[in-house]
Amino acid sequence: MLTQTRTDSDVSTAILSAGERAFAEFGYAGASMRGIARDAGVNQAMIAYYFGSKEGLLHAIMRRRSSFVNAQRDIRLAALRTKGQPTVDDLIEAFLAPLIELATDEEQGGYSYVKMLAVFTHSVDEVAKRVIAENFDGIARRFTDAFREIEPQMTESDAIRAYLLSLGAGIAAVGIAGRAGRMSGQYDHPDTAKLLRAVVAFSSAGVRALMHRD
Amino acid sequence: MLTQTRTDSDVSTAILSAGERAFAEFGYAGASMRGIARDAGVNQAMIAYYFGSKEGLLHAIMRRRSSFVNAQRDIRLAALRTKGQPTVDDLIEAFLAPLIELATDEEQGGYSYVKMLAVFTHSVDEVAKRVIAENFDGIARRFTDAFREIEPQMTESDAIRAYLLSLGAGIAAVGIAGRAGRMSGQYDHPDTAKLLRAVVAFSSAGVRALMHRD
DNA sequence: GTCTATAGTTCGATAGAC
DNA sequence: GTCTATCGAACTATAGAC
Repeated sequence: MLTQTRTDSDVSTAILSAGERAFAEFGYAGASMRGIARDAGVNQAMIAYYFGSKEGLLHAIMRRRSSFVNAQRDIRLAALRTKGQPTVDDLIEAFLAPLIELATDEEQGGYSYVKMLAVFTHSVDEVAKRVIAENFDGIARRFTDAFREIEPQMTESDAIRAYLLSLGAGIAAVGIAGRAGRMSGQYDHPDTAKLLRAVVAFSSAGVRALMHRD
Repeated sequence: MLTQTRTDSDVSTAILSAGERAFAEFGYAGASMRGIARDAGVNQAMIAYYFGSKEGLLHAIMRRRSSFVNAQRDIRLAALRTKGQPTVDDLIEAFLAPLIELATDEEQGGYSYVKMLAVFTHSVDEVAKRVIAENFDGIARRFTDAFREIEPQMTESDAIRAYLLSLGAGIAAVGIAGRAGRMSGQYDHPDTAKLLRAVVAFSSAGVRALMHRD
């Protein structure tokens, strides 16, 4: 059992973390196996040995994080349902909070993973789009269904639009620090948790506006 | 004068349009000069002859469209100011409507240009980020200033966040067709103008919620 | 202006020594 | 398990014929 225990100094874990950082900073196609290997302090052939290929590495990165994030979302969604009818704010917070918590956890590399998701979600790269769909279309569906349960007049298309617009604002928030800092030297960087609480308020109001229009 | 008149059949214009399509579909780094040349029906060396380099082509693409979009935004903003105090909805519509109109104009390639902007705005590519900043940070500043005029208690950082979250939702809307269609075969694709009217409602409500929080 | 051909890089993958 | 070395494929830029 001890040989199965992995710390951050293990080769494969170092590669996973370096891969997260590289994909977040350069995108899927833009990240290079050579650069990841250098960052992880190993040889490029080690990545092939542990993960087979660049895409194999990406799948391993996703396995390490997304099952945990999605499980937390489902737990929060189930908890809301036991307490009766959730509100729009409840649902959006249940969806975004696990991401907030992971993004705030900078030491463990969670921030890089969340940034990577933000980059991939709006990427044009086929591999990135496929990975996002494989890992998040299921949970997305469970939340769009929940929207429609509390607002039965919404069509499936309405719920998908509400979900994707909220997600778009959430992703903008994750990537916000960079552009905001470039736009103004005076920009006051809030911590991630505070910023994403603002997003929950922003998106909830937006979704309610879509529901009650016309 | 006649020799200056360009139609879509001109070589340089064909290259510009093919470049827009390629950058929108593959991103800046992912688009290839070979592919663009093939799509435009010319040789790869022609791109170098007319535009110097890949980055030169991108700058030419931006020159063709962004000055027009930003001029329309400034005209709308000035018109609002002559009529007294604009509302949040007014400002967001003034900013997004020129983009809506261009995106709706599929024949002239406006859709590809807007899609390209959406891709570049959340891109990690240094060239893409620089081009976005060069072309849009000025107009962004004029709109964040306008936010603060109607809501003086907002700090500059508040206004930047409101602007970037609204833009994030707007960009999500532009890219929405693809992911929504993949999420559900039942997705009912609204026309671009209708979709982006929904974004104005969504983002306006979101910004108002940020303004009146706590 | 238009074209072919290619120089010079960089990449992912992999063969094979140890 | 770890490493060096390299193959083959892509790319941008450009030289130079016509």
